[in-house]
Amino acid sequence: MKNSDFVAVRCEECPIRHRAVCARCDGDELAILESMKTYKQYAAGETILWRGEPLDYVASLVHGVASLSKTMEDGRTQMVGLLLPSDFIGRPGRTEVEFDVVATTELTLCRFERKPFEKLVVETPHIAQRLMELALDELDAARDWMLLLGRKTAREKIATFIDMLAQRSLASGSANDLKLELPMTRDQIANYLGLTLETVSRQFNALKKEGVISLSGRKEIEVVDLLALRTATGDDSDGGMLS
Amino acid sequence: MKNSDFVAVRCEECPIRHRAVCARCDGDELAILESMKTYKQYAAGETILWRGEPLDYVASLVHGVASLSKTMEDGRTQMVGLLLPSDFIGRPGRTEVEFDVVATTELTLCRFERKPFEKLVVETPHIAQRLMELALDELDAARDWMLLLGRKTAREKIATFIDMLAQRSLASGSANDLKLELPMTRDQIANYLGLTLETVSRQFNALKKEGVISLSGRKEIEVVDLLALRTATGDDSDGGMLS
DNA sequence: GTCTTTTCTTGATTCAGATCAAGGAATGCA
DNA sequence: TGCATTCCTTGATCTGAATCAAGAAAAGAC
Repeated sequence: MKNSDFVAVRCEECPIRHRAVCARCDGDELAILESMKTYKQYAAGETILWRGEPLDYVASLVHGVASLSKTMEDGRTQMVGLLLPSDFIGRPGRTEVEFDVVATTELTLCRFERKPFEKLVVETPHIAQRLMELALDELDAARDWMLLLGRKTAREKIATFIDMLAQRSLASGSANDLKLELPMTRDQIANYLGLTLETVSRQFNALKKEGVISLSGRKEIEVVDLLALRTATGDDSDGGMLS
Repeated sequence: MKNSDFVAVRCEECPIRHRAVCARCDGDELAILESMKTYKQYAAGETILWRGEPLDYVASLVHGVASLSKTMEDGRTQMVGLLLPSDFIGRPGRTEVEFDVVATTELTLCRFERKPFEKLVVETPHIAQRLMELALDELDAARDWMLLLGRKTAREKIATFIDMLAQRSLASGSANDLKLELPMTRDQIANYLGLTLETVSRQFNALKKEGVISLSGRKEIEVVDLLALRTATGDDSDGGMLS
């Protein structure tokens, strides 16, 4: 499904119903959320929130990909998170964000006004618990990324990135095969991995030359040898164990 | 106060009473925690928890410093967090940790058995809310660290590290001056910053040579020129604004 | 369909920080 | 008080990835 095809759906039929902030909600709770929500679309490249901007809405990402990034005064930037469908933007008690939130692809948000939502959180433990889980998952992901940024080689970083996409593709079940679409440009991948775009390009092509992956077009990638890919990530020696 | 001097105290007199997981608790809630808690001491270098080990206790760090670290199969390690007094170990719904938790200095934990504590969390919104805040603070810190690991130079990393210690020293109020005690060896600092110990040593001595800091003994450091230090961190151009 | 822009690739060169190597200075222990 | 260990410094060299520099190949615009 292309994002532009997306139209508002009832919560029961929502693709992220069972993973988003509403995952634990029962029918009554869902009805309240249903009455509060509005959908909003963003084009690829559009900035959703600027760092320090006051947060009028919180939102779930319905589909598409967004990135969180920090920028230094001299222009160096580092992505500090990647938001995938079901991820949440906005935190209880926080009135602004610490980073820019940018639409990496075309995307759709399911938005709630912040103040009424926060009131709802206090009254609805199912939502508060789910928010906590989502925050802890992000914390785990951030820590894995710290290991990658601090200690992995360029090759390991690229392999880890591709493996992460492959994992998610397998998990979402939709994907039958190991053909993936890169949701970002080389430049954005470089910002995510703490590399330069040239190094990203070279490492992609090195893995291709070795027959680990194949590339066709700019954004199509196929994992040819998952075992070799896992080995190249530098992670656990059970690299061969397909999850 | 040296850690070894620490003796059990009543919660009302606890040094972390207003910042730890119990920060929002009222008298009755505090009484329950009081009845559940036990103190435990660890020596510097002792491992508190191994990665993957089941979590029988959760705990607040009363004083001392602990580190969270991840290790790759070939021995490369990266610290993914530093625990300071009032920080919390253990998360609702998590039965094990994803990293090793090691005592960096001698330290004291205020521990609670995990299961009864989790029951208490569900019944006590004051605790649940505070846990959420602590998790979000950690997430912010992790993201700042990602920028540091991915994009900062060795010099900027060292300056940021020293500045962080200085901030905390000023915040805790106790410290009158900008004399700090490094809580870690060069090797541990290197693991924290994604560097090698040689580079850490060189950068410390470079900043010393320039008159930004002064070093005496292994662990004593004094910030001589805070403005220059802030500039060297590479962060916001308002580096001079002493917060 | 042609022109323009953006994105990607590839090569040459440089450089920051890693690695290798050797001492020196604290610290702790007997 | 001496010995051993751990921790730190400093120098020499190496190297992985950054930077500099062209072009080529898509994608989009008109």
